[in-house]
Amino acid sequence: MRAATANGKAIDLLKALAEPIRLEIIESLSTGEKCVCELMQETDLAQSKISFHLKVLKQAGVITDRQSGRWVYYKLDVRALKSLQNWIKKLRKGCLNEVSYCE
Amino acid sequence: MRAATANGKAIDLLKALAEPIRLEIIESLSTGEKCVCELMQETDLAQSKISFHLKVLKQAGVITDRQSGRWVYYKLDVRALKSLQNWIKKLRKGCLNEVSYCE
DNA sequence: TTGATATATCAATCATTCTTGATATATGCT
DNA sequence: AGCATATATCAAGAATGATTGATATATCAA
Repeated sequence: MRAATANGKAIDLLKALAEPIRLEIIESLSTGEKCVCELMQETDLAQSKISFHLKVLKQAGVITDRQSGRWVYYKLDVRALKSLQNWIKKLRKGCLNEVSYCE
Repeated sequence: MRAATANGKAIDLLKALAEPIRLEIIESLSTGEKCVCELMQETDLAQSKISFHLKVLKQAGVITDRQSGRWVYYKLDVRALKSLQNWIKKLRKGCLNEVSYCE
């Protein structure tokens, strides 16, 4: 699934975001850290389903997790979104592959 | 496949970009309008494959086409990228669903 | 220690997307 | 008209991704 280009990271991020359930999770996390059980309540989705999507998001680097007792808390990593935002900007300006200064 | 939320358009855009071949096409188009035959030469991919991906990109609104004689020219629509960039910014700032002013 | 709760993982199934090769359509040239 | 070129579309198969229900693991509380 990993692309062999320098855009690989961006592709993983795009893929991770391009799914309704994952987007719902992301939006929920944008208001702050949540444990899986809270996400379950909010979204009314099966636990294994949520875990599955959390894993995809984590692997793409959009979220991070931390365990506390029985709970695992997930949190948005806004830096990933910021870097994706930047990547899109470069793409748009046609300077993704350029060595030269962009813009 | 269409999401029932206001994010549907963004999801389509994300999906369209989240694929190596399509990204290659997009990058190629970022230097200017090209016909399918030029894209074929540049990328060394089968014609039907390129047409398939062009269709996905067009449906997502990232590219537009125009016919001229036997050739069909495709062109990036940077406005789509700009609006995606904006959408990510909002997502990052947690104000995607807010009625209120963002930031 | 036993039981309950939180989460992760797995295997099977199902769904979606991609690829391939073939064929169709339209345009222009001779 | 007949042929060549450019592109689109289609059907079948391959690959990838998502869902489901079941089970495993870890933590806490009694």
